[in-house]
Formats: sequence, C-alpha cells, structure tokens
Amino acid sequence: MSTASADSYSISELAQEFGITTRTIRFYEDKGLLSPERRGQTRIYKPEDRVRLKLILRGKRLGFSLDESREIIDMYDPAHGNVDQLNRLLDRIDAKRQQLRQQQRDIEKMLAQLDDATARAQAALKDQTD
Amino acid sequence: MSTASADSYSISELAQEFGITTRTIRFYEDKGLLSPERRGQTRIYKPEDRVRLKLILRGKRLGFSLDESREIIDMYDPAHGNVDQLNRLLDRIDAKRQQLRQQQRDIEKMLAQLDDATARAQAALKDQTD
DNA sequence: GTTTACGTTTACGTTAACGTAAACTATCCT
DNA sequence: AGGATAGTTTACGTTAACGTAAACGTAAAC
Repeated sequence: MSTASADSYSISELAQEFGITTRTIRFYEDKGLLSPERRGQTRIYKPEDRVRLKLILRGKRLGFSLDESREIIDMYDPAHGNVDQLNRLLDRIDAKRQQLRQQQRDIEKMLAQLDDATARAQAALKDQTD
Repeated sequence: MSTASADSYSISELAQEFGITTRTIRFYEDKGLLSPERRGQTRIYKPEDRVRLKLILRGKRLGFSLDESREIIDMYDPAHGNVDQLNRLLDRIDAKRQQLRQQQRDIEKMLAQLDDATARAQAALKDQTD
C-alpha cells in the first residue's frame, strides 16, 4: 500500500509525512482527536483527517496539550447551538487569542536575547583569534 | 519575612509574584536551573535568580522543557572557552532562532484560524437573533 | 511557652504523551 | 505454501514536571 487510493492515506503514510510514529496517530485517535474511517480493521485517513493532524502538530510546536489542541480545533467546527453557547465560544476564542499574543511577545524577547548571545559569542571569538 | 531585605527575595515572595508554588521553585533548583544563596538553611534569592526564574517561565509559556530553557539561559552566559565551543554555541543559537521563527509562523496561522472561527460564530449568532 | 507562620528535607503519587513489546490478522510476493 | 510487509489490539513501561504529605527546625507573636 505505497500509493494512496485516490484521496486517502494509510496510517504509515501520514506517519512518514509528518515524522511521527503510527503509535502516536493511534494515540491521538484514542484521545478523540481523530476518527478515521475503516476498511475492515484498517484505518483510512481522508484529507480532513490529515488537516486535523496538521493542526494538532502545530499546537504541539506551540506547547499546547492535546486537550488544548482539541479545543482549538473544535472552535472551528459548526456544532454550537444556542446563543449562550455561542457567546461562551466567542469568549474562549478571545482567551486563546490573548494567549497567542502573549506568546508572540515572549518570542520577541527571546529572539532579542538570542541576538545578544550571538553578539557576545562573536565578540569572544574575535578575542580568541587575535 | 514579608519584606525583602535590600535586594533579595524569599522563596514565597517569588512564588507569589509569579503565581507558582514553592515546590516548583525548589524543583527548578533540583534540576540545576537555580542556585540561590543560603542563610543557614534558608534560601535567599538575588535579582539574578529572579531573572533566571522569569526566563524559565517564559520558556514554559512557549512550551519549552526545562532542559531547553536551561540551554537557552546558558547561551547567554560567558562560560564558553575555545573556538570550537563558541562555534557550536553559535550554531545552537541559530537553531533556536529557527525554531522560534517557526513558532511565529504557527501563531500567525492559528490567529488567522481564530479570526475565521470568530466570524463563523458571529454569523451563527446573527442567524439566531433574527 | 505554645501557637502560628515560614522554612527545610525526603519520599511517594500523579498526569500527559507517548515507547515498546507481544500476539495476532490480512495480503502480497515468489 | 511460506515468508515478508503492513496492519491491528492489548498492555505494561517511561519521562517530565510537578503535587501532596509527613516530619521536622526556627523565629516572631500572643
């Protein structure tokens, strides 16, 4: 099964594409983050599953837990009924936005710190080669 | 010990300022990220210790492990001897920079996604209130 | 002089996110 | 037919980052 039939992927194809193990993908399913189709026993992943996986891994790179990633993914879904729930959803979205903005500030400071470290190291190098 | 003598802090002062527990601070020391002075048994934290703690927590917000945070903090230190080591340091700094830039891209995409989710939720709200 | 508040060490417990291994099934290859 | 290859379930193991509790020291406060 080296080629995906039309618009679907095997578990090992996705694993290889994203540099993770099949165990990890099954684990995400176990935690309710993925729910691929089945052909018999075998899992069949559709493009939408692949997108969800991408979002999970993006969250991971930002230090989010799987629960947080699930929450963010669910925010995009169209399954939110009444007015109260929609308002609560909007609040949660806003909270996440604040958190991401904080991370942006943190990154800026850390990048500045790295620039500083680079300058120091280069200065030390120059001293050595004199 | 509600007031810090001159330029130093107690462990509970730092804990309260940063919204963490004293257990956490001692844990960081155990992992070699902090090494405060002692007055008898009691730990005395200097401004530089406080700065290190701030850096650790910033790393935490970005999803860094304590080992990664320690590495970043050590990058700033002036304890790197020969030319080879300095070059390796410069490489590691650059790698971290790349990682942070990736995080920046991830955040941008996620913010865009949140904007999208907000628009959808607001549209759904409008439908409800008609 | 004994609570109360803050500090200490030691040690076992807990959760998230997988790793690793065993035991089995289905399929393709030669 | 008999591996080799890719899939499956089940289950125990592991690491990081603390939480929680016990048992104790010390010093200020009542």
